[in-house]
Amino acid sequence: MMTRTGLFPDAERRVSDLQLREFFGYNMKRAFNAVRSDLQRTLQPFGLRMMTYSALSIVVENPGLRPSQLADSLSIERANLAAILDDLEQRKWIRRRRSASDGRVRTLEATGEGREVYEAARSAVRAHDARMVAELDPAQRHALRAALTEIERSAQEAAK
Amino acid sequence: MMTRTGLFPDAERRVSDLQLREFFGYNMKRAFNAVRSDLQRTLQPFGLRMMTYSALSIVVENPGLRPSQLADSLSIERANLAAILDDLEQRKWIRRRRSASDGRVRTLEATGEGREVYEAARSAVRAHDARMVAELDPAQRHALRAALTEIERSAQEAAK
DNA sequence: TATTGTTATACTCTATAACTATA
DNA sequence: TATAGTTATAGAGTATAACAATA
Repeated sequence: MMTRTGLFPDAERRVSDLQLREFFGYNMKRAFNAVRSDLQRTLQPFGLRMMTYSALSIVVENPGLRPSQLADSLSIERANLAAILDDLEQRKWIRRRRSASDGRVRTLEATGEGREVYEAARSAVRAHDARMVAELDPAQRHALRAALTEIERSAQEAAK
Repeated sequence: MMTRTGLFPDAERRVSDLQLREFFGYNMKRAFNAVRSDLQRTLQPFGLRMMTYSALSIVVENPGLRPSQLADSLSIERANLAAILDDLEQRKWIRRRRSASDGRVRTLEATGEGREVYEAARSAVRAHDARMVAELDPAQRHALRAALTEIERSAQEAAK
């Protein structure tokens, strides 16, 4: 039996999250979680995750770059990149080679199949992206992009 | 020795992430990660994390609500809320009580100490938030908030 | 049977320290 | 000794299935 008197302390009620909604971080977290979930569904059929897709994108666009450069570009730790590259290499979408001039260095390049998978996934990600911003007009999209870039800069500045 | 000829395939170079930067999801991820990192540093002295802070906020604001309502409000799974409530209860910042009218139901309320910790943390989070949006004018902040809300709605719509 | 809260488990992303092989 | 890449480990958030108690 469902009690719906509205008089008892644990009856159904509207839950207020006004204080949380004041904060941009909380609104960003909610929006990002929803977007991330849709992106995961989008990439899963390709065998890609958010970070393997991101890494593959930059390797395709910058053949010959080094893991340390890739980690910098993605703003992740070198240590966390290793597993991402393992994943991509096991699927034969990228290759790691030793540098001839410095034995410590590796160079990264996408395989033909890697480029094909990336292009297919990229189309799907474009469609995903269009879904996410479907309700925003061009000016709003531009303003959003600028605001996100500015916030990232402010947050990184605060970290120093 | 550092080779800096710029002529070898693995020499230093500018890394292009133009294709990734096209996508809002990637820009959101980068901005959110930077914000999350600052928020973690902000909350750590209080013994709070992003999700325990969020849960505590809503319990303080809605005394007597039930875990299922709280999970709905936070857009997380009931299963994941249990550990969050365990954390808050062990620190004696909230209490879980059994409902008199329905033995399955629990009701949640903050303790006096819980409200004090929340108010102190809330001030720190306000300062964190101000740092994050420091470079945005009021119109940009308003537009950002509206865009994030709209994106969350679009993403949840796409999940159906 | 259905619902509430919970346990258990796995996956993704992140952060840090320490190791290896080269330089 | 310093650097590039890696391994190991832990923390935080999320998703799913299954369970006990209660309705």
